[in-house]
Amino acid sequence: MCSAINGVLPLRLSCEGLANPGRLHGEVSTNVTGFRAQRSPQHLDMDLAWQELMAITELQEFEVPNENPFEAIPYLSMEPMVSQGGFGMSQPQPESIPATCDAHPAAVYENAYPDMMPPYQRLNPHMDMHYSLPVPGGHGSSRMLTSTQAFHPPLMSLLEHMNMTTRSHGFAKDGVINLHCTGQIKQACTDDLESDSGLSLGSSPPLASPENVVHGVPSYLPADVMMGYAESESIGEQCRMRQSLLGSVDYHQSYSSFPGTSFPTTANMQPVNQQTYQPIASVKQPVLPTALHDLQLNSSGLTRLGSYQSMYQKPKSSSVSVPLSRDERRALALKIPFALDKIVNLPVDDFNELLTQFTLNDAQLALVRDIRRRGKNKVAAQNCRKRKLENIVHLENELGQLQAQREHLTRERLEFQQNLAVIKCRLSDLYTQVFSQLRDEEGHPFSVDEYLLQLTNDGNVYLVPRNTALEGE
DNA sequence: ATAATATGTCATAGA
DNA sequence: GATCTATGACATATT
Repeated sequence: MCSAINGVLPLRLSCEGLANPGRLHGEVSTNVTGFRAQRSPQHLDMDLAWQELMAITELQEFEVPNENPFEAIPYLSMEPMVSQGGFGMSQPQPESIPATCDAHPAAVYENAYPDMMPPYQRLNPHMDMHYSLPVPGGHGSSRMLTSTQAFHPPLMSLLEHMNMTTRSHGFAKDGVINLHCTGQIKQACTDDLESDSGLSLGSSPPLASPENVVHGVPSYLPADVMMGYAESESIGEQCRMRQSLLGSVDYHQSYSSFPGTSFPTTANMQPVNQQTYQPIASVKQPVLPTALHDLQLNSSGLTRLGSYQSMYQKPKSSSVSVPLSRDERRALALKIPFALDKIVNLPVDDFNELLTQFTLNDAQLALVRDIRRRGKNKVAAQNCRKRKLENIVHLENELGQLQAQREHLTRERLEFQQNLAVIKCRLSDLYTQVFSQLRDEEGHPFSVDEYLLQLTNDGNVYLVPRNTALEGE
């Protein structure tokens, strides 16, 4: 490399242009030491050309490399381009420098693009606005994400609307179906259909399994209880009924076989706080579900269905009857003395307090806890699915933005490559002019193919014979 | 009849 | 340890 210095031509290029970033077209005062001092029209052209050349060198980020004054390290960033384009100034190139601009710029400089981005920003200040766009992994990306989060409120309302729509639709459909079944037949059909193959209930005690209530009659429960919702009564009558049931030998013996279980009495079945827990006897006769209504009409002596059902009745805006859910029917069957929404929604302390208000048997207690668990999990599942949808929508939105950004960057890259190709063509022309002038005015048979530009520590550029430079490498 | 979708439920993990 | 919440997986209902 040092031998290259010895063989350096008397062409010394002062890189003043480097101190004037962005001044590509004109006012850069550039000296070409070793050239003529006079300014012929040709020289003026040459000056202009050199100004452009200096801008090119600035574009390529000529920097003082290290203590080795002629190392080509500053050019390394151009290496991909050099290797393909043949515009090398520091690396030995077997190809000759093209004198014309016939090469397709985009294809030639494709690989050089990433390294060229920062100089391009300075070269064309107008491009700053383009490249200030959020870059993946950069700060701009987070800013973009933040902007997309503004999407959420309308999405939430949309999803709420979707949930309400589908829900009400499903209930209406059930109501229509119920019209075709009557009484216990319908209920038996429904419960058979709901025989809960999906219910492992392995975590629940056997007593808790409501299917035991409907399908298999546990020995500890009275027969009338097992008839379930078919004979729901008010609390008072229920207790009176149960007082009478206490005389039932079968029930009492079987029920007393469960230690710690006390059958509800009139006293302990009454809610302590009737305002809080809504005295059931005071509830008006509700609009019964069709099956229950048929049952009420068809079952002689079983005409008081309203009280329990009223607790489990879903609020509805129209006269369309809403069928009871499975848990509601189970609760009705086991005469759970409070509303399901309380079971599900009360805080745990209030829920436990509510349980203390009543003396529930094991089956009732297990059912109540299952209802609470399932109810909470149902809400959790709904929330989970809603969040999933929101995430999907959010990601789709983000994807759209990223695709738009990518298209924008692609356009910018193409534009940059075109500009760069023009500049490199001008540089090539400039080389040709320089060597042509050297031949004409100094009689030196220089050929553009025979020399390389090399940069010194002080920012000067030297033309070094290619073979000498090769020796120095 | 069948696929797609919605919903409920269970099991499980983590807070 | 009990409770709650989130979530995957599965079953069933609905479209």
